[in-house]
Amino acid sequence: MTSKFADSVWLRPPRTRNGQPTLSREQILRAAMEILDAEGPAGLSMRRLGTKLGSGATSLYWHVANKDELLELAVDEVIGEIYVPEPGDTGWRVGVSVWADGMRSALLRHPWVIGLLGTHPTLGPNAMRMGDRIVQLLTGAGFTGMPLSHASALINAHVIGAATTEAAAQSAIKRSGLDLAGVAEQVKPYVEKMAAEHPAYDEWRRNAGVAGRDQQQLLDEGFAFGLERLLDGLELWLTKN
Amino acid sequence: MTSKFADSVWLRPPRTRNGQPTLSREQILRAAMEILDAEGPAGLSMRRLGTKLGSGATSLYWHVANKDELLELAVDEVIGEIYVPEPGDTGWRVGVSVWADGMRSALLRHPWVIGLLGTHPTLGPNAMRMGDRIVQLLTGAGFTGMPLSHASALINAHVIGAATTEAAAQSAIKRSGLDLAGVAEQVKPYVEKMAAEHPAYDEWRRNAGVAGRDQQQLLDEGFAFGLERLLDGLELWLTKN
DNA sequence: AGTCGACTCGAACACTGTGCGAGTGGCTTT
DNA sequence: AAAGCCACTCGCACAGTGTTCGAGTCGACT
Repeated sequence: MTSKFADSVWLRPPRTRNGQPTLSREQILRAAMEILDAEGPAGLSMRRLGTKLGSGATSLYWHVANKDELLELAVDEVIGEIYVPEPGDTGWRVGVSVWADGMRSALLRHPWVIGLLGTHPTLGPNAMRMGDRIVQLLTGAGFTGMPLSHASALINAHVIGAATTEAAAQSAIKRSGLDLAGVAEQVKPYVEKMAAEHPAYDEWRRNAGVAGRDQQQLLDEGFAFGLERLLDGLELWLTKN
Repeated sequence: MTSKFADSVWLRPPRTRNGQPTLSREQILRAAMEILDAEGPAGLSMRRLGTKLGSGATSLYWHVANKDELLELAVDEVIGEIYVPEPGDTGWRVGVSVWADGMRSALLRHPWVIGLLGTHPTLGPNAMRMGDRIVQLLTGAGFTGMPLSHASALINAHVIGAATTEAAAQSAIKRSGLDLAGVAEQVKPYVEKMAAEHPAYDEWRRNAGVAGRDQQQLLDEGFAFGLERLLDGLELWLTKN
């Protein structure tokens, strides 16, 4: 309780200096991310991580204060995978789209990040670097001051929100061990019962013809559609102000 | 592993029938949500929940299969707090705004939900009811088929994404035990170091004048700004198709 | 009176994050 | 060469976790 930010990871240099001490922050992070990617946060325990690195579990606490802190570092690592184009290379809409697409796929490559985003603000160096790039991009587009910040938050929110929904579906499929068609079949009686009680939803469901289509493609289309509307909205605002 | 959806909570009636058996699903849920609201998911353990209800910890397993399942139920409960206006009461933009605002505040009232949204798809009765209402609202606005679905996903994503960021800030403040100004002071040396390395970000920071302002109001404005852009984008699409 | 089924619960298992203090080995200083 | 220090590793122990199992209770029906 009442932890000073002065103790935060980002202010403390990684502990290592001379001859390779068989364990380093980077190494720990890499191993942790492998486990997280493969089995989600439930699969990551300090003891397991230790044995995976061929060392005692408690040795890790020399390099990292906490499990929480380890996760914070891992989140920033994922953010480091996101590419934000420089302004001027293309129009700003393309630049933002590249950023958004890249961020979406980074989050879906490492879905465990999504559940962590709401627990700590992301302040690591990679996050800051990304923020800097975004300011450049949006400044180039003509934004300044608070609207710039709001625009950036808007795009961020879209990516995070979309990835959240997609990750949920992804994880349900993974957990069930079936493919998507199999899950759909399992869920069928339930959604039909629900559809019977909710006529508007039922009506839409019958018309939309969502059944036969490739689900991944549907998700991709939905994300792109949303991003396009959002960029339209921002562009409209730019021309009016 | 490979759990059939047929076993899902939503297909199993709550276990209780005759004389009040001192424990019921509703009661358990209420108590669990109180703990979650007060201390987050880390504070919720089956044993604690049991003693809070004046019963043994393992008694809970008669009414609920899992801790996971309990959380799934709790999430749907929160979704039940979200009000979606009927179409026709007002213009669709207002209707959507009321829904979005209500959903945002529900998520921030129960921030632990946010971290769970990415782990299971939300299929509870309240979620379905909300989905039905949204279809009505957007049908009234002129959407059909896949675009309707995409529009709904877009708004959803915006709310979830924005709430994620806000919850992160909120939790950092709560954990530190300081008020926002205090946290800002703690972080100051760090962001200044970062600003020094990231000129574009630094430039923006100096111009935007974010320092003095009420942070909560800033977040509210940002959310409203984003929602407005997003509705503009959707409206534009409607007029063009 | 007897049986059944709904419901409760204590003991136990395997596992978690983490504090503590002891240990190790190489570099620097005397 | 001896002494000391310091980066680093790690085993033990503690308090707690989710969950299974089998035994137990108590009211309602036959």
